[in-house]
Amino acid sequence: MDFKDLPSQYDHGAAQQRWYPYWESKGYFHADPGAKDAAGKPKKPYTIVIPPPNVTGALHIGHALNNTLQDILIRQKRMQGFNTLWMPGTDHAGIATQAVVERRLFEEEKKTRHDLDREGLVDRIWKWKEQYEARILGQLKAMGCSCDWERARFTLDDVCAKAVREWFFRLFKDGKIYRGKRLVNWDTFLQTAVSDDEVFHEPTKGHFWHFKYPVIDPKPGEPTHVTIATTRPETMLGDTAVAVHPDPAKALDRADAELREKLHSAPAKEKAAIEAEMEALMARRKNLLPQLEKLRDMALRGVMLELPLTGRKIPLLADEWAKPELGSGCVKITPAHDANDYDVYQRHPEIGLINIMKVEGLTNDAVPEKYRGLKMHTKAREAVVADMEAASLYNPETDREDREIDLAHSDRSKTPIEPYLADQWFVKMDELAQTAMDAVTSGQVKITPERYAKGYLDWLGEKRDWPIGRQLWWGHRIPVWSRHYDSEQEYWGGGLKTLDDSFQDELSDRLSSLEKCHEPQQVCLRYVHDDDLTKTFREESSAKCGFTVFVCVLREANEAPDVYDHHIVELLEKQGFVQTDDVLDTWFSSALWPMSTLGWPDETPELETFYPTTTLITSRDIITLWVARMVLAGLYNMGEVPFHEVYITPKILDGYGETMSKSKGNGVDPIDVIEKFGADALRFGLAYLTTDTQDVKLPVDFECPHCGAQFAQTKKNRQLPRIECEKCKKPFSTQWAEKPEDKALARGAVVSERFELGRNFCNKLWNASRFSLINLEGYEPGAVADNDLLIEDRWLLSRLSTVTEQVTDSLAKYRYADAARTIYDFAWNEFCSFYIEMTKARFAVPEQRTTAQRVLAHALDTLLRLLHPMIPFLTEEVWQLLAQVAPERSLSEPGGPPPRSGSRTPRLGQTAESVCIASWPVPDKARQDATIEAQFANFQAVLGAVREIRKSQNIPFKEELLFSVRCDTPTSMRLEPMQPYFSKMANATGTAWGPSAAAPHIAASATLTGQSGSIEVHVDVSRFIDVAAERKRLEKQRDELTKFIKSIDAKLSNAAFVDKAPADVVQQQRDKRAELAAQLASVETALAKLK
RNA sequence: GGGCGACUAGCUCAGUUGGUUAGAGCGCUACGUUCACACCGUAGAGGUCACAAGUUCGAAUCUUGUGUCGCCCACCA
Repeated sequence: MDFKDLPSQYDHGAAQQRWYPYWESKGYFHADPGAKDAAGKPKKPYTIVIPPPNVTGALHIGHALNNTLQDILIRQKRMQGFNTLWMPGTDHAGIATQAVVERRLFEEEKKTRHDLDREGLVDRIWKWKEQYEARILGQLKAMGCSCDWERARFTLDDVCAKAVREWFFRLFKDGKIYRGKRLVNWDTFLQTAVSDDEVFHEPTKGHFWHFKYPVIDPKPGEPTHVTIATTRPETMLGDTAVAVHPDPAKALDRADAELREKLHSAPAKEKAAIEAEMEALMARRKNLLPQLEKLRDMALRGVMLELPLTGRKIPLLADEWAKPELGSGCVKITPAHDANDYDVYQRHPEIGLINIMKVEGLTNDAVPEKYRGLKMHTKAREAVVADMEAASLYNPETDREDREIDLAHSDRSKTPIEPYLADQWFVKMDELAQTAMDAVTSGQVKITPERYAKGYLDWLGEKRDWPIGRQLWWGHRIPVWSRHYDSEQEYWGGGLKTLDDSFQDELSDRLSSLEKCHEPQQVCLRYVHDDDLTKTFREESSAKCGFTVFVCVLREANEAPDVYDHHIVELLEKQGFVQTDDVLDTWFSSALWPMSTLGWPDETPELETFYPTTTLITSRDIITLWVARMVLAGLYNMGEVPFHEVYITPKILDGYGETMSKSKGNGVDPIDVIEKFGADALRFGLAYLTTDTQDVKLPVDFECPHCGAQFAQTKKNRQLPRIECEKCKKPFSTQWAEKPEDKALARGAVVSERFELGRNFCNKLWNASRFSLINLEGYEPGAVADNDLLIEDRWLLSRLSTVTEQVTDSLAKYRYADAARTIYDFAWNEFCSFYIEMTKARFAVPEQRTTAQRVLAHALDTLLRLLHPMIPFLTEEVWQLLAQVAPERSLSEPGGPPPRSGSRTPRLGQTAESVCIASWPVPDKARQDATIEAQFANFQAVLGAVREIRKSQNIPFKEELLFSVRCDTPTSMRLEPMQPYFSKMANATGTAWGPSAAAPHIAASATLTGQSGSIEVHVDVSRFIDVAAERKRLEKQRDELTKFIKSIDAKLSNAAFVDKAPADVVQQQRDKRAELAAQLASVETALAKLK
């Protein structure tokens, strides 16, 4: 093709459409476990598993960042010859996805999940999943991600399900899984427990109510009432005690001591507040202490209180949870609805506990009839408060304070959380957590940036048991069937007398033999005495003395159905066993991701080759939830960590420094950016801002679909369904558009001008490539003799080698921004601004043309390979065009000896069919040459001086300038041959070079520092002289130089500096001073001449 | 309350073990369409590196304190 016809703007859309399908069709992304290198040896594996995006919704810019960084490494490693696997997939995200679908179901059809039943709802969610998974995969492909799509997994598919079963079974068998009653965060809308991580706190206006509870039969002089305070009055219906501190005096002492301690180390401005607090404490000691001690004594005596509205008697209890320094010093205890109270209850089980709430958040039958069936925090609350007032135990005038309450909300349904006592499945974390901690402290798993290791270790160090059950329908159902037996006899029909240690084995044997169910290793039984299971439920269960049998089933059907043609489950169900309704926490399946995707528990070649994976790239907010759990799951199941390195990506914030989120409306869809700027620009822009600092603000703009104007997204406009363009005033729709009239409007994209950097860079590269292609016409491959290389060639090759080294090194350290900046600066400021500019002159000289072409082709080739991981599409586009004109490009002879000793420049004939699989550049150390670089710097400096003088004298470019250069002979011998470049790049002609070069009569001059003495540049300005302007320029220079010299003199005259600083630093200063002095002298001379 | 991080040019950010007069992109000013590129080129203006004290011959860089902001964790009768 004629390269002159290439457009002068890079068409990113066309390149994307052209090359992604090509790569896929060639199978470049597919990893074969048995892949061999050219020498027939197995290739070294390099594996990344994608953090599986939730199928909740589309990907946002944070995902784009995360996946770009992964793809950069993957593409680089692929080029480096590794057997590279990027394992893709998606996460079913149990609660999040179900919540989204349920909410939509309710909004659109006014139905709840109970109107559909389990199967119906799950069916709906699968449909949702299909839709969003397709969208997500499309987004990843649009970004250019080179995942091995043939292996894509979903955390709820059969392969993952098998792994989940296996792990659960192993844990169960190992005694690491148990069920118990716990207070959970209850989402009354979704009717499930949610984990602490799925709860957010929101400041809400609320009240602090003070209630009086009557004391039963107080002795004379004793209080007749105790006062308690609460923010949740309705829970009083479930009170089973009121607590007072067992030693209030001591507790006050301690509080006082703590305050003193704090006062001591507190900053001045806080001292006053602390002192006030201490005073309040003193007052309290005086006014309240005697009373509290009396109450304490009463508690010890066993005094009972009357719980108003219920008629129940509840004990006054001595427990340390009651803080004498707070409130009235007494606290109501509602064990079934408050975590701290539950702890109190566990210390004093005799007080019992009363659950007063149904799963849907309404009061249940445990409360007096008049309060039943009321919504806890609204109707029930009103009723309780009203009746307390009626009973004169509460006075709204004096006993109610306004207060901001940090109210817990479910992140999924956005409704308030009710603490609720429920059966819950747990994994014991003590040992598991320890293994995951050891993996990081021993360095088996390295976290980058290092500071994130602290959070990981702190979190695991708490070794809190992991609640794994969710009362949902979307997820892996817990594979446990259970049945309760009231007595041993009931189960054994009187055949077995005792439950001893061998119970489990016998039970297992019995079940298998009785029911002809072999493969007992697929079934695990455990029994739990009522006593253990319901220790916390004494009131309800004290009469019982039976036990519950839990059966964990590894596989539901026998694997050889022709022999054992029946289901274990059927057998169990025949026996009256029922499967647990709960599904597993999503993280339970995500924890297995590096294994399950490779086929575990089967011993697949993939698992053999690619496990452990190499690097994990993820965001910091799931270091604990996901990373830690993958480590412990990997160690538990495989005996090996799942990955050796973890890189934590930066977090992208909006222009206000706020987290981006769908609900705020400040999110960015990567597709918008790709459409406007191109995938390459998106990727390069993201890599460019991935620094160690980790937080990055991305101001967000709307783009008007009508006129293309961009204007800032603000806190005000980001929530609107329609926006009026600031420029053309036409309205457009946003992600919030719901009404038909809004939706009908053209949608405005949300982008950020920060991707202009990447787009401009791509365009620059495109045009540099275009120039190269055009000028490579007639290219002939072949070796270049060192003698034919000009200074600029050697300079470029030296720089290219250094840059290759730096980029490789930066990527190895996850210093993406360094890599991006290095190559940006090189490509733009060195390759384009100098090398290409200089070759222009050489193409006009026939005897220089061939060498220039060969070096140019080689340099472009190397640059494309270095850039490919960051900007895959553009580099492929150019790579393919380059192959048309220069199919073989290198500086060495095919099969011949390397052109320089030690040189590792690839030989001719090795050009790959795609840059995807081209070899990653290796720095050619023999080309690195500091002398050449310094010489080249002289040229750049002289050029700069001429340009500066031209500008300061306002001489238009089209006016040719004459100049002379006075310098030593070696320098002049190097500079003089550069004459064509001065002409081309500055429209200036050197008239004299060397030690005796005379300055023109009327000249503007500059003195530069060369390697061997100074270089004086004198530009003939006789035709243009603007004396005033020149004086101004020189005076400015004189002032700067004087200032500089003064600052150096100050250092050198400081004896301490001369004595203590390293000799080379001192010498450097002396040399510098000498240079500056010479420059100053010549400026003074020039100034004197102008007078 | 505990932990982590940030504060550098109008904006967004680099600045790796302390050592030239602190850099880039965008924006701004002036000039320029010379045939790779106006998504461009050339030149320029613009910074008491949040503040204070300390260590050091020397501090954007190390220490301590202060201020502002952000994130994570815990807790809030």
